[in-house]
Amino acid sequence: MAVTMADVARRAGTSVAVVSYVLNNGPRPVAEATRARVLAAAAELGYRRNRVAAALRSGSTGLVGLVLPDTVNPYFAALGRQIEQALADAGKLTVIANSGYDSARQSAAVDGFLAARVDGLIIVWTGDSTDPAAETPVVYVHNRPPGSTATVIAGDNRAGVAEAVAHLREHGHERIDFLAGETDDGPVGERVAAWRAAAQGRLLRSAYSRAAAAELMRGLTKWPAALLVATDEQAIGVLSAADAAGVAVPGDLAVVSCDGSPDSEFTVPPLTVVAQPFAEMAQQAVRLLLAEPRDGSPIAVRLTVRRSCGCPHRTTVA
Amino acid sequence: MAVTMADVARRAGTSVAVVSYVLNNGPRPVAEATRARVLAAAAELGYRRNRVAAALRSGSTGLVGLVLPDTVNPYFAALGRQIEQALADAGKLTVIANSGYDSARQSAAVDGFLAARVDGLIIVWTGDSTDPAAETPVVYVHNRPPGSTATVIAGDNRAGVAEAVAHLREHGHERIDFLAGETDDGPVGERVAAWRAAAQGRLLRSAYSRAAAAELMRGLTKWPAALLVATDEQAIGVLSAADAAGVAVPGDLAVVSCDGSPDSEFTVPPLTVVAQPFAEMAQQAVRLLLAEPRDGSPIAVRLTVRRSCGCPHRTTVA
DNA sequence: CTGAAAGCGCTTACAG
DNA sequence: CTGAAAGCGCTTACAG
Repeated sequence: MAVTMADVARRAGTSVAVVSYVLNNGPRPVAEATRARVLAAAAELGYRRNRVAAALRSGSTGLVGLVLPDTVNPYFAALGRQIEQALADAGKLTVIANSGYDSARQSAAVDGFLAARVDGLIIVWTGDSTDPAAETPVVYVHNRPPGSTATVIAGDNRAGVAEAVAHLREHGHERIDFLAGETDDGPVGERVAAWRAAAQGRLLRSAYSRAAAAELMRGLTKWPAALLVATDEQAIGVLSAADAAGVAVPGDLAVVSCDGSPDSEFTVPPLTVVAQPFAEMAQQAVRLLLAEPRDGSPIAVRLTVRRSCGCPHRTTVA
Repeated sequence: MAVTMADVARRAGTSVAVVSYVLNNGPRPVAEATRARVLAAAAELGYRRNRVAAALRSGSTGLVGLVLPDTVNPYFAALGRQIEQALADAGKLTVIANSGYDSARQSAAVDGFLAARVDGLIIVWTGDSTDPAAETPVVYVHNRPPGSTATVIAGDNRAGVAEAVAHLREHGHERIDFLAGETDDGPVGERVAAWRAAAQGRLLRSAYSRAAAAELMRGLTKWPAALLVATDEQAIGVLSAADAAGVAVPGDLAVVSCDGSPDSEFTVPPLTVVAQPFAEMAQQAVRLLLAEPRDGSPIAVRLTVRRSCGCPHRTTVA
């Protein structure tokens, strides 16, 4: 049996109430001598607070549920790590689940989290199903359920895509194709719209996987000279397919991608990207979830110029 | 206030004990008519079991803690997703933490998990600190604490590396350098030893990041003609540095890596790898943790031949 | 400043 | 087959 507060109280010659006051720094004051005895007793016994019991009584588990479509996708991997970090800084533990872009799995994950009585949910929503009307605070990142009017933590994609289009233009490209996802939901939809508004070119579609993007490119009868890709995951597939087909990047094909995950810096060639500010997105999501004051301004995205667009040297443009 | 078993019992005209028996399918039998009333009442009220209360009483939270050095590293990302999946299949929720290769952060994560009373821990151990002697089942994957004799779930690295060396030999390489981590702990140490036993060449070292590996290569006065790399994360950095330096892979530099993460299939050029069986590792780890019968045989690793070694076409060798 | 006690929502002997 | 009740280990009014 694990050591309980009762054990600590007995050893310190006081009550469990006082032990709780000491260990929680409140809500009642404790005499210094008593405090010292309690701390000593707790240390001697190797006491560790049972958060399950504390949660049942206090109503807060210290757990936050995080639902991501696919933690292997470098965009979600980067986002997930930042969120886990921000949550840990706030004293919360992160319970994670992959939805695999599947509504049923997503809903099973949310159910499990609610049964576990998480203090909140951070979700990159997937699919057509609507808001779960959870009895728990929810913050959506990147994408929210259709019809929802909740705040979505996401970068300013319109500005970023417009900048990317302008940059490819400077390289002399008149026509710029766009590789989107299979539907126009959420931020990728915004990216598509921003591209449509600024450029001429084909709209290509593939699932959000490198394999699917590579296969799509492989099947093209005519490759574009310039391509804007919705996600790094797909862009990595494009680079792979180009290499296999003997299409030189950026010589024959200029590529700009829209995530700016850590992976994008080390592709061959390095990807020019519209970089999402992962750390800031994570912090804003966590602040919003914990109802702390939060900067309400849209999150700026920035073009990071590397080699895949045709620029000779790596430089960063603010 | 959320709906409780007492609410369901009231509505069904029975006791909370019976509600519990119905919802848990035991441990006592319940008449069919009563069962139907309870189920109907639960559905009507939208009852959702409070797992916190159940955990306090039953002693099992349904939570498993997973500590990984870095979830952005493709090897750990792939492993983590498989483990989360295997745990979900077993009805467990995964609480995740990144140690960032830091002992203090690792130990803070373990403490947090123990306070949350997780049912078990799955850890890719990092650092020199020794076993935490936890009051919870622990399974180590990939690496265990120094001095520990616990089972480690890991692929058969010796055989895999020997095979990789043999393959590079067939490509005519006499000297084969090895890019290891900064120390020779765990599986990477095994990989180093297996390489030492089979090949002549320099031992290179970098931290487990693509940036560190790229920087190391950049600083080399003489590049190797053949390089075995301990991890995909580093191999991706090597490919990046080679591209930047105008070193052709596989023409000037043949590369074989040792993880076989999903990422390795889409690098430029595609990496020939000693592939770790992620799904199998995850399943064995979960089985071992939950004390289910488990195949005790070592986990086979296999050479997956792609382009970075010098082979003309992609083929898979069993 | 300190302590006895209620109660969070379950599970599970125990009694009927 | 069913129900009243104890108890998991905390937190927190309440009383002293």
